[in-house]
Amino acid sequence: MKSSSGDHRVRVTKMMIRRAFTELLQKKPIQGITVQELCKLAGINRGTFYAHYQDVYALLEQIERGMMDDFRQALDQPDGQARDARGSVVDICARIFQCIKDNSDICVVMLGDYGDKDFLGKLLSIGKETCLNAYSRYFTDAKPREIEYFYAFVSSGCIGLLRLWVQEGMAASAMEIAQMAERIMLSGIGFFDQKA
Amino acid sequence: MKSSSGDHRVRVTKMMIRRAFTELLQKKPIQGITVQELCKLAGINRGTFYAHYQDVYALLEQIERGMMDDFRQALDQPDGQARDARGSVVDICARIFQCIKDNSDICVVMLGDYGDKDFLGKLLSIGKETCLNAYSRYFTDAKPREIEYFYAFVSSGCIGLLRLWVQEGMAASAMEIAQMAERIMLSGIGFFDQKA
DNA sequence: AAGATTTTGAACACTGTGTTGATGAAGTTA
DNA sequence: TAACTTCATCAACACAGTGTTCAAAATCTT
Repeated sequence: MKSSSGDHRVRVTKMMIRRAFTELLQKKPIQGITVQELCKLAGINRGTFYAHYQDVYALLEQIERGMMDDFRQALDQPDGQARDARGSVVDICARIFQCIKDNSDICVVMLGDYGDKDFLGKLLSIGKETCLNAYSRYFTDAKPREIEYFYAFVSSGCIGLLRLWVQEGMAASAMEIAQMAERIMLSGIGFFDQKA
Repeated sequence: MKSSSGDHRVRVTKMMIRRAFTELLQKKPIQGITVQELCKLAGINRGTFYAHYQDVYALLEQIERGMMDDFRQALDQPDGQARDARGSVVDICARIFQCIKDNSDICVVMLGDYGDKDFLGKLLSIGKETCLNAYSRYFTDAKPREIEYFYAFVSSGCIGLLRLWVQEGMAASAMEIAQMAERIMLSGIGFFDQKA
């Protein structure tokens, strides 16, 4: 077998690094994290770190890439029924939000004070094509440029919603948040008129 | 007069630093910018830099703080007429967007590949109280929690819109973008139904 | 012109980087 | 089990950048 994934030692080492990294990332921004302290906290040799990563930024990138793969997998599941664009958009949102809750450990760090605030943006951009297709399928006479702007607004808006959600400890269920996002996306400020 | 603002030398020095800094920030992330190269490009002594800033991060923070003050000033102007919440929200948006266009040099860098993506978020949070007041004045029976979530969505959505706007070279006018934001905020996906 | 303030240039100790080579430990294959 | 391969460790190294200091030169203020 190849050396990449089969060796127990490598996996253990990477786990230690990852655990120490996320721990440090809760206390300080990545620019303040040195390879030295990371390795000391992880209990591994500094040279070992350099055998796997170029620097702490490459480490972060690799972690992010891993979660993105999970996302793609979640999105690739064929939507159950999705009768129209609205249904499929909400479907996609709920799936994404659930995925975030499943990976809450990383997401909390990323959305925290010292995380990569643009990380969720990268994630949601994965769903961009899927959503744009859904929109253009439904709004056949909308200009592509307007759809782009709408998606820019809405995807970014979801990130803001998610950030607040995480700040509140993810108390609400993923479905609740997805429905809140749905109502805002569908009705805008009319959101408030829907309450009885 | 105090030494802070009256001395020509200080202002020139800070201008050189700022110019060099934004120039570097177009090519690489802030973590990759050293005080050395910054000073070399600015044509000043390294010691002089440390006389004014602790490090490059403090420099960035100071630049951001300066623009935030401009923002506060722009927001403090009493709204012309603002008949209702909708009018005042749009009014606020247009004012903010104009401010961004006025400071486009910095904003382009901030929204670019290596800028502080959260910068605009900090800016818009300044308008938070103003907007929340406008909302709650209009939607007297809405729950505070829902208003918070709505604002989280909408403010973040505006950032996404602005980012796309900047990416396209700010070709459209600030008013155009503000109106686009308005329509999305008011009607959500119904945005597309408004076209004739 | 006199005095205060700022910039400069050089030096300094110091922290962290990224790499190397030898050694032992752990995994893999025959 | 034995032979082989891969990986982690440790110490050492040159190097880049940091943050500070000081005397001297330049510039501003009055």
